[in-house]
Amino acid sequence: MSKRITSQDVADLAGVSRTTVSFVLNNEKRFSISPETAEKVRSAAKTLGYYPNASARALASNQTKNIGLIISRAPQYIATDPFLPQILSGLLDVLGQNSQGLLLEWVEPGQQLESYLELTRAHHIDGMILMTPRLDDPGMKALEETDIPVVLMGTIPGSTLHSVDVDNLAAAETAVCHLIGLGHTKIACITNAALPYTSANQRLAGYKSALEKANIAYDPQLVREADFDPQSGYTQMRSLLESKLDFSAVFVASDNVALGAYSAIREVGLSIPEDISVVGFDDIPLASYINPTLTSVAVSGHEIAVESYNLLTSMMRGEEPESLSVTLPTRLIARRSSREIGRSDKRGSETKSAKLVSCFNN
Amino acid sequence: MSKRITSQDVADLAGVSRTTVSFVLNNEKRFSISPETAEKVRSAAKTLGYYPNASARALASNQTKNIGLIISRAPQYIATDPFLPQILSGLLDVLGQNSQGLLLEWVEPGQQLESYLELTRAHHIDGMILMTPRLDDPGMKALEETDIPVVLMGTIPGSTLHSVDVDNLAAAETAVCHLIGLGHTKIACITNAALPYTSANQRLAGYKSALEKANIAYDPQLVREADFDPQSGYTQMRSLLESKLDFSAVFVASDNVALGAYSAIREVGLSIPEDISVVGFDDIPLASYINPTLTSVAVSGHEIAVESYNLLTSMMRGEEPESLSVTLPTRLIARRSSREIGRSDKRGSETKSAKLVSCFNN
DNA sequence: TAACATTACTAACGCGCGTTAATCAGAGGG
DNA sequence: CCCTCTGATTAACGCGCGTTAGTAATGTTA
Repeated sequence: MSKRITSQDVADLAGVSRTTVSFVLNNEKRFSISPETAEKVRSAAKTLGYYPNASARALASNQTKNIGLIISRAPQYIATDPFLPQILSGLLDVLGQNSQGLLLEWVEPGQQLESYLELTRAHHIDGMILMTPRLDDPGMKALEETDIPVVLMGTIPGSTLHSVDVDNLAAAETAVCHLIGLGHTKIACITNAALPYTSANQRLAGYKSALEKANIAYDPQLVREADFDPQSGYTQMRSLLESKLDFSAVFVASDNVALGAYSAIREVGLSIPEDISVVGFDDIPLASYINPTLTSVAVSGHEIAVESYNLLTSMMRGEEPESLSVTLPTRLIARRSSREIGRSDKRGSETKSAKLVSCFNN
Repeated sequence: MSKRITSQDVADLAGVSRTTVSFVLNNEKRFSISPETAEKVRSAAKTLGYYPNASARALASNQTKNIGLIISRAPQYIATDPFLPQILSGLLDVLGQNSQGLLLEWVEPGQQLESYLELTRAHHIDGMILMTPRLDDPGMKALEETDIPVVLMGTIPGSTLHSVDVDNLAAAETAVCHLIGLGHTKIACITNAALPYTSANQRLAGYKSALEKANIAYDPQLVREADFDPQSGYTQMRSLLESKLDFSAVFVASDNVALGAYSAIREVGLSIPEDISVVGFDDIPLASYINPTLTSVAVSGHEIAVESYNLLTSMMRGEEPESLSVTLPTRLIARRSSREIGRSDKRGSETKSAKLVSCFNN
């Protein structure tokens, strides 16, 4: 077990004090250091292979240089999430540029009460980003009252926490309007998650709103709640299909869930989009690779990650960000899984935009 | 800015010393504490909302309670990785049970030389797990010479580092044998990544080995290197198709890449498995949801994660694990994307196993 | 009653580093 | 020759906690 190399060792080798070492290695401009001494220190550090100890540094400076990404979801629901890597990729990208780290955590929905506070105090992070927040999360209010920098990836209506999100309601509305524009009037809906998750809630609201604007009656029987993964999408789609209810299209509020729906639809011998049009949400990379390619609402995970990071860092610097919440744009990407009702030729649906406009003007 | 609550505050409120507080909250059995005092301390901690500071604790105890997951890949290649969530899920699962944290990092291939050392010393981790190691990684040897607990998720032949992996070679061989068993003799191959990545290398070796055992000549022209994502799979498959080379099946060493291949095959008007049989690798959740369902080599990300964790923790406890490396089993899951050559009926390929045996006995 | 365990607790040091206040050498001005 | 001022460096404290060696009080035995 080789002895650990401390800044004292570097100081000894360079023939200076530990303070000087610290100043040099941290580029401390407030104190002047002669170029020669600086060089001596740097070369000593290099020959010794010195790396400052993160814990000691964090303790002394009260900064860990880490941020936490907290997922309020059990690990089993994380395993199949194709959107998560995009978020991680975006965060790792910006964090890497600033030599910061990313600490991943999850909290069990239902016992978040104390978790968050413990997380910041007891873990090695300067601030945190909360993924997939839930409306019924009691820890959320506790968080509002602390001075810990927090950014929500998502929205909690009425919360004073800063947040980054897409306009789930409007996006879902656009997606369903797209279907309506294609002539569909019997449209089912499978949510992306349980309704306490705000994104699920809002996307469902968007679905309802689109129906309302088109004067289509809302039928609760046509709505199912999925649970993040394809399996749940399969189950809920089967349930819809077996209900013998009449519908020609389905809005699935998550591409990952939509995959399961695809599979269920195929299994009963129906085809997409001839028998059922499908519109997803998230535009995960696979959306353009599955068959038929999936019409979906594009959400940029990278952008969400970067905006969250920016908001968080400005808070960590002590600034009060100008905007409480950032809303990012979405874009409906029409592909082959949705087409005009009744059509049987092979072409896609190019009349989309015109119809969409009419929907908005209704 | 409310003052931070320290163990001294708890001690004061409880009317005991800070040492006692530490003993109580850490369940220190070596020293006896009366139940009454313990209770006093605990309630004081609760009323104050005390959470021990992680950095201070880490500094004093020389344990951060975090492990690092290091990915040697640029963020852009992380974004579409459907296997990563499985690993994360598994790790978060076991880590959560032991109230440990997961620090995510990535290092740019090409400049890993110093990165690893810096990571452990300078970051807040007790040990690390390295994902997707590369043969040409100069940092690997540096790691071997340190006493930092490291576990490789993957294999570096000849390395003294502990590792967890599946037998990529044998698994790939099985996959290709499966195709050979179905009568295919012209079999193309698209790797999962560039060949310096050991998994890519070994899977390609398995492909070659299977051909050799079946006395099929190896044709380098039928091999393409992909790059983790569907896009690269698409590109390479297009390249194969446009080469006008003759082949009836393709072994794609990653399901994610295979998705791109699917798309390319469809695009030129061919169908799977009628014209081309496809076998993937990883058995990501989506494999059973795409059309046609994808024959693939099942690899349990959860199991890999758990085994890596176990190996790592035993090393962190100072034990020398009995086994240098753990090899986990894989299982070929035959689905609809592969079938006997020339068949045109709708049934799947039930004769697989018999053929497989003959392949192994050749 | 003295000698000795045993139990219950605490004083004090050190982990490695950031940072403030202080020191020191030398330059320049009177 | 003394004094001030600037530039270069350091002594020393504190971050919050784990932990060892030690003290004080209470039984326990001869």
